[in-house]
Amino acid sequence: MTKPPTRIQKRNQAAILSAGLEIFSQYGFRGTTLDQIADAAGLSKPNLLYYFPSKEAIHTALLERLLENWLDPLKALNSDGDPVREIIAYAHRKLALSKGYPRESRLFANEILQGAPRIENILHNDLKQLVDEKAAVIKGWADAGKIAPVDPYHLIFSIWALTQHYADFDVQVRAVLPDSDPYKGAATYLDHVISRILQP
Amino acid sequence: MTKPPTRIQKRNQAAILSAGLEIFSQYGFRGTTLDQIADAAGLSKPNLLYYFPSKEAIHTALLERLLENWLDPLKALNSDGDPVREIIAYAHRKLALSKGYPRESRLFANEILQGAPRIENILHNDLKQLVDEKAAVIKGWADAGKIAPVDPYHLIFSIWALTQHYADFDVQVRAVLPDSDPYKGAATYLDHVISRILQP
DNA sequence: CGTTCTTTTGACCATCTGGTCAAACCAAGA
DNA sequence: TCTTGGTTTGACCAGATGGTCAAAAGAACG
Repeated sequence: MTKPPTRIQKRNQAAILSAGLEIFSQYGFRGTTLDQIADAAGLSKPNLLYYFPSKEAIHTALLERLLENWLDPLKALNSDGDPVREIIAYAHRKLALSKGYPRESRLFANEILQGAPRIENILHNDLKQLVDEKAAVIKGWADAGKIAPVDPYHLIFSIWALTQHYADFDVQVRAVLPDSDPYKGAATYLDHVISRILQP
Repeated sequence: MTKPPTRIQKRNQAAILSAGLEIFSQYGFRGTTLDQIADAAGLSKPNLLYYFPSKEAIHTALLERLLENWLDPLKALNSDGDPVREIIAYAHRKLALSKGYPRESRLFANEILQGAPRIENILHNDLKQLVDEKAAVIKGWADAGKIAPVDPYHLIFSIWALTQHYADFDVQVRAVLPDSDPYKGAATYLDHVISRILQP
């Protein structure tokens, strides 16, 4: 019998999650303080704790929301489609995620860097199962000669690395790149890389 | 007139830096406590502060030590060498760095994720200058038709991403990979990827 | 307007954290 | 052995931090 959230609850919970994402993704869990989040959300600290019972709860909520969509791009890889097209499309979905949700990407990166204490089981279960499944599909394509005979696991890692790099190492990319929008050149380059990798 | 460090100073400073690297690389600057470092180094907290004046000082020392070698692999890229060989060799040097110094890689990743507050100027000066120089070399090779016409900046980013991923996302890689040593397959795959990217 | 339920806040607390300091301890050379 | 200078520590401190609570202030609705 949970009551539907009020207008104010919706607004404030959204503000807290948005603020939490901003801060957690930059400073990590331990590096973030409730005061920082409260400030960014425009609330007092006790008011913030009226909506979420603890710092941990905010972080958990953010991770859960992130993981809901994090695996979608890979899930959508279709074993019946054209191999090269499918994998390129996957890489582009991942790049779009980095571009559209860089803070989520950094939140995830922070979690992994710290040893993934809160999502280790998800990595070992959901993620591993999904990757195993799709790796098998890719291996099938390779065995059939439809793509180059590459290790499917490392292929997937390389797509993760190539795309998430632009979100996670944003500061470095922008420090080095003369161009103002890294993602423009990134998409073109990604096309080149993946199609070259896969050419039988 | 600085005195040479005593035997005990050498031992303890090394222990502190090693412990600091271990903890900082996992929890980031703010997520790390002096007690954690002191514990890991086998010293009391005041004793630790006898050797380094502050938490900041330990972190700075580690970053400086790291940066001393961080750019070497790229510096060694020789404009007179064989283009494809040179770039592949560079990628392998980077991969070796990830394998041999994963904690340093994660320390760097943490710093970048947090917006690089302590090394922003180095990124904008030393790093940018070096990358600009080597990107020009690579562009020359591309223009001469010796390698495929790729954007040299994104090529360099992709080498960083592909190699550092194995150190920074180690937990995730090991959660997914059936194999026990990710670096074995990684080297082979890296060879494949870079040579395919560069084929004119 | 009055009642009820939600929302907000100021004051407060225990614990953690970076850092200090004087005093004790110890290594090593004269 | 004594002295000197480097080393270690227990006790301590101020400020930060996660979290609590009772009471005040606002919505919502008849």
